[in-house]
Amino acid sequence: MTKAHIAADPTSRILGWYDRHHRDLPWRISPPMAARGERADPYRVWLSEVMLQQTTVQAVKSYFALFTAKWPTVTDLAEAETEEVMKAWAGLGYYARARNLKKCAETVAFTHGGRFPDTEDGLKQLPGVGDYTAAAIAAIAFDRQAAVLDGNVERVISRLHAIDAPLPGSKGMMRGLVAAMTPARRPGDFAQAMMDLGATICTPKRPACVLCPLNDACVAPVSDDPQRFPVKAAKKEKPVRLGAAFVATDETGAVFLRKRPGHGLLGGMTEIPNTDWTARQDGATGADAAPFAAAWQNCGTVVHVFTHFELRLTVFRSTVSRTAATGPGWWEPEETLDGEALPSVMKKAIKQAMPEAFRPRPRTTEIEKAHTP
DNA sequence: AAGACGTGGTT
DNA sequence: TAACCAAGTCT
Repeated sequence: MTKAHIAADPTSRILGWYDRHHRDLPWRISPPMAARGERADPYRVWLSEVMLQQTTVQAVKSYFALFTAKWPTVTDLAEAETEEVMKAWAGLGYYARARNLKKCAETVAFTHGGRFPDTEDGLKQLPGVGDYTAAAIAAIAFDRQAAVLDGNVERVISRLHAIDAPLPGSKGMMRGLVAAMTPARRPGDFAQAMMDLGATICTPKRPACVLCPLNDACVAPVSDDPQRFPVKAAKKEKPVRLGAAFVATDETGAVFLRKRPGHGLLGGMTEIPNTDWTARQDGATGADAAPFAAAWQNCGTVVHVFTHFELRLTVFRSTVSRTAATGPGWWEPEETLDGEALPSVMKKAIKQAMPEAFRPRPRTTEIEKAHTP
C-alpha cells in the first residue's frame, strides 16, 4: 500500500489539511496541543458554540472576550445577575440564546456540580443546546465520536456528494454521511476541520476548489457547479411592518426606558416606549400613540431588518419633566445608555432622535475597548 | 413542521 | 442595492 493511497482517505486528508491550515481562535486548542492530550475548557467551548449559532466569527470575538473576562467559569455566569448577562449580550441578536445561556449555566452549576455532561445525550438536555451544539461540545471538549453537522458541514457534504435533495429535508441523510467520515481518533479536530474547510475553502460563493483537500473526491466540481449546493427550499417574502418609538428625555438628557417581556421578540431586553409591532401586527405610527402626552417632535424614520420582517419605525422625541412619564420604566442618564441591554434596533432609534447619544466615552477599561460591537 | 427569532457584513 | 448569508434552537 503506497503512501498516496493512504492519503486518499478523505478523513485523513481533512485532518492533514487542518494541521496545516486551521484557524487560531480564542476558544480553541491548536492541533499540536490537542495531540499532547490537552482539551479546550468545556465552558469556553459551550459559550463559543452558543454565540456562534447563526453568527459570524468576527462578531463573536469581542463578546467572547468580554464574557470570559467577566465570568471565567460556568459557576460565575450562573451566579451573575440576569440583567448583567443581557447587557453583555446586547447587540449579538437572537436574545433567547442569552436567556437560555443563563438557564444552562445555572443547571450546570447548581445541579451538575459545575461540570458539563460529557455525552451528546446529556448535553442535549441543556437549554439552548440542540443537535449541533451537543455534538460539537461532545467532540471538541470530550473526544466523543459525534457527528457534527452545521451550515459549513452541510455545504461541504452536499458538494462532496452532489446532493440534489433540498435542505432541511436532506439533513438526516447528511448527518449519516458525516457520521461515516468521523474518526474515533481526533473527532474534535475533524469537526473543526470540516467547519474551517466550509468557512475558508468550500465557501458559499466562488469556492477555492483547487486548494481543497477533498478536490479529487468531490463530485460537484466535475459533474456540476459547486455553488449550486446545498439546495435549499425557497425563502418566503419578508413583510414590512410599521411602528412608532418615543425618545423622552429630561432636562439632563436622561432617557426614559422600559423592560420588554421575558419572551418573544427581543425578550428580556430594554426598550424605549414604542407601539406594539410584532411579526404579525403593525403598530400605530403617529404621536397620538405615545405612552404619555408631550410635545412630540417627528425625527424621521429608521428601517431595521429582522429575520422575518422589515420594520419601519417613526421616531419621536420630546423633552419633558420626569413627572410627566407614566407607566413602569426608569430614567437612564445619557452617559450610561451605552451599557444598557438595548438591542440594535433600539440604539438605532435613540440615535435617530439624539445623535449625541452613544458617543465614545473618555474613560473606558481595556475590556470595554475590546468590546465595541 | 413550519415559523419565530437579530444583526452586520458581503456581493 | 436588494439579496444573501453566519458554527441553530425552540415551539
